Parts: sequence; structure tokens; C-alpha cells
Amino acid sequence: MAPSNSADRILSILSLFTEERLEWTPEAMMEALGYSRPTLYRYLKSLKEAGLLVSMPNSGFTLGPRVVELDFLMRKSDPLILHGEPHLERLSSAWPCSALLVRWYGNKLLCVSSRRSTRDNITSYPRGRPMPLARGAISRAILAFLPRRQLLPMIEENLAELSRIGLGDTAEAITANLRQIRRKGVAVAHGEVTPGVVGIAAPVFDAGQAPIATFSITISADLANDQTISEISSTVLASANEISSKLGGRHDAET
Amino acid sequence: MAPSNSADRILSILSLFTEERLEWTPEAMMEALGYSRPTLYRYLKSLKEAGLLVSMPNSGFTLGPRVVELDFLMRKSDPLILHGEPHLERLSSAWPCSALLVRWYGNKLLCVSSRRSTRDNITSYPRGRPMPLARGAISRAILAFLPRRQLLPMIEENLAELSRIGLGDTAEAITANLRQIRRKGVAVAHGEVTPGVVGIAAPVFDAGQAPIATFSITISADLANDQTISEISSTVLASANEISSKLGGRHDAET
DNA sequence: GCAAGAATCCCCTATATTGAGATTCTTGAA
DNA sequence: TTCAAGAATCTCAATATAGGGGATTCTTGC
Repeated sequence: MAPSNSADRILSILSLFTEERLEWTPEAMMEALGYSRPTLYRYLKSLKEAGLLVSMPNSGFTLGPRVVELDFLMRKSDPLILHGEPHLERLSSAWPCSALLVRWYGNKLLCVSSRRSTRDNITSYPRGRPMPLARGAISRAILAFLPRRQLLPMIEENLAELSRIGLGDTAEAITANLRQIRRKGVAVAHGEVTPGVVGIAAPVFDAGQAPIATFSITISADLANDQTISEISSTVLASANEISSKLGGRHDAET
Repeated sequence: MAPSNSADRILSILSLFTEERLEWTPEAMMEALGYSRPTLYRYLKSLKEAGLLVSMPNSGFTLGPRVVELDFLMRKSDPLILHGEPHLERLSSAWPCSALLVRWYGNKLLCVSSRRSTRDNITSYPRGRPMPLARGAISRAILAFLPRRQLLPMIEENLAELSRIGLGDTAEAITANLRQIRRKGVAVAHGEVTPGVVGIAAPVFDAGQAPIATFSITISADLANDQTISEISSTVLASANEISSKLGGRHDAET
């Protein structure tokens, strides 16, 4: 399983850095990756020069400034964020909730921008936090609008999880359920990601077939009766559609 | 100057991505870097698998989700940010201004967190934006507290720029000026980075010798007479010192 | 100024990397 | 659905180059 080309070897140093561990000494890296001392140091030197890592005296290596810069470049130019932020602002002012833009990166859901108007940070998903793939309104808003070719393998892989949350036990059943969401244009989920929190999400499209993101609201179940939820739903849908149209995508969520 | 090891070759793909250009087609990369087609695609594949790049249909490659995640990891765990943010909050509420935490990464100044209380975004420096090295209160607050060994080469390199802004024409003169800042603990600059904007910055230390960052305020000259500036200065100094002490550094800025 | 530890250098060998061109896979259009 | 243009990958030989043991130099902290 060890990568056999040096491209992957060098990049696997970066993947050592996780939420659990953000500081690595060369010794620990040698241990973890099995590289020899000179080799590791060669790699580290390159990563350091690229600014992706920095060495801190007496405490090993951490992520470096280039990471911050690259993220800045993305934020600054991402049309999804630029067009979406006014909507985040608007909806989060209208209700006590969190509003999120979550990008779909092929097999990952990642929050790229968010804003909240509530005190608690239970429902808070800051930029950069990955989301569970098989749960919640957000992922369903993506799945429901995926073209068949992409959807089917997706379902296969997560069948267990999807049926566990009651979406259906067979690929058949699941697609049927998703078709309903597709018809409504919005996905609503009650407490799937966080108990007591309702998620409402609609897909965002650019010129392509598959959705690229969702625009969504999470709100405490205490603050949202059915009436409110349905109001929010249509606003969310409208916002998502407007963002889509700005991105050159279809205006409405119909297929 | 072309890198001769594949570590650097792979990483130089990442450095193609700049503020000017955030989408690269493979063709353009081949052109820019001089790699052959299969080689380039091999590299791209690795970068894609690592999540650092994503390929967009019909518009080439862009930065990928891992970049966002890595930045998140940094934000989440950076003690400078964690301890600094309350102060950003507090000072930006007290005056109509921007409050910044700027990290010193060896030879780069990079804003890592900021907050502003004014409407205009003239003085706004969001996270990730690099800052000019030889200008402004911020860089001076770093330079003034650098140990000699690090300071002298720094001055050599930027002599022209430093003397242009009147810091002194010789290394001698400049160090003399910096010594004054060091005595006061705060650097103040009038309109050096942005005309009409006053910058006020104090260094932040961890356990090491050299400052690791500055805590600073930028405020429109219209809104700040000498009296106000001196008030802000002492508050900035106090905040910076408090952050330093939280980071295990010296409490006061004296040497 | 010195010593312990960290980072880099040297240099040869085996091996992984490279690139030209052919091949297969996608994707959009008819 | 079929087709064609373009994008991505594969094959394979030649060879550059990454890797590692051990020595060396550079940093730090005392």
C-alpha cells in the first residue's frame, strides 16, 4: 500500500496532518512513513521551500503560509462563494439559523462558506469542515440531482448507511425516494446530522449536469414549526436557483 | 533554474496558481513548466488524489478541497489565532478600524485573522493576503524586535525600499530608528501601505527570541488625532503583550 | 565557547522516472 | 444511439536520479 512513486511519497507527508495531529517531528514522520532520514529531509526541504510546511524550533513541522494563501485565492475567486454570500447573509438574518454553502467535490462534501445568526455553535459548520457523505439534507440535495451514471455507484458504496437512515433498502427504493426530493427541489432532514436540528438544502448548478454544491439552512427544531420550515424551504430553493443562474446553470431545479 | 528533483517539479505545479491565474489547462501547464504530457498527467493525478487540485470539465484544473481543509486545520489549532481573536473583537469594537493578526513566516508577512468595524474595505486585509515586507507599521514592529543575526541580512536585502520610506539610508541609521520603536514597544506608520491610513502595530512573541507575529490596528487618518492614536497604541501594546504571555512568551516587549 | 542534536552532504547503485508515440477513454453533438 | 474530437492513459526502452549508509557541517541551548 506504500506509494511507489515519489510524487505520492512527498504528498503523503501532507496527509499526515490531521485534526488529531498538527505537529510532526522528523523522527515521527520517519516512523510513520518509513522513509530514511536523508530522504525525508529532502522532501521536507522541498515542502518548506514551497511554503506548505514550516519548521518550528523544538516542536517539529506544521502547515505553512502557502496553505493560507492558497485558501485565500480560492475564497477570493470562487464564484459560488461570491454569488452565494449575499444569500447567506440574507437568510441568516431572516431566521435564527446557520446558512451554509457546501461544495460537492466528487466524493466529498465540504463547507466553503457559512454564516450563522444564533448564539449556540452547535449547528455551526465553518469553512473547511468536511461533512458526512451519506447523511443529512445536504448530501441528499446532491444525490437527488446526480445523473444516473454518477448516482448508482454512489448508492452502492453507501448502501448500508443510506438504508440505515431510512432512505430505502435497495437501490430501487432509494432512487424512488430521491426522485421525490428532485420533484420538490429541496431536501429536508430532521436531526440526521445533529439531533434536534433541521436541515433544509437545495442544489446549486453551474453549466454542467451534476450539482456542484448546495445552499442550505440548519435551524433548531424548537424554532421551526412546519409552517416555518416550508417558508424557509421555498426561500432556500429560490436562493439556490438564483445562485445557479449566476453561475450559468439552469434556473429551476427541474430535469 | 528548473528544479532537478521531482519533488520540486511536482510542487511547482502548485505555484502556478496565483491571484492572476487560478485555472490552468494541462496544455498551458506543459507550456509553462516544460513537462511532457505523460509526466504532467502523472503529477496531476497525484495532486488530484491528494485533493490539492480538482479538474473541472472544460476549464482545466483548480485548487481542490484539501487546501480548504488544511487551512481549516490551521485556523482551528493556531494558538495565535485562538488567543488573539478576542482582542481583535474588542479593539475593533472600540474604534472604527480594522484589527489584524499578521504572522511572520521567516520572509513573508501574512494576515492570518482580521476583523473590521468600518464600512469601507479599503483597510481590509482578509486572512491569506500577503503583506509588503518593507513597509508599514506591521513589518516595522517585526523588524524592530528581530535579533541582530536575523535583522542585518534582512536590512541588506531591502535597503533600497527601507531608505525610500525614510527609515534611514544606512544599516546603521535604520537600526537606530528601529531601536526607538523597540523602546516604545509599538510601531506607528502614516499612510505607508495605504494613503490616508494609519497603522499601529506591536510584536507578539512565543517562547523563542524572534517575534512570530504582530497585533495591529489600521484606522483612517480622518478618524484618529494624535490623542486617539496614542490611546490605541497603548491598547495595542497591552493586547499584544497579553497574547504573548498566553503563548509562553515574554509579557513585556522590553529586551 | 562548547557539546548534543538536527539537518545536510557525499557518492555509488539500483531503480524509478521520463517521453515519444500509440491507445483507450470521455464528452459533446448529431 | 452512434460518432468523432479531444483528453487522459499506457507501453517500454534508455537513463537520469532518487535513495541510503555513514560522515560532515550547522544549529541551539547551556
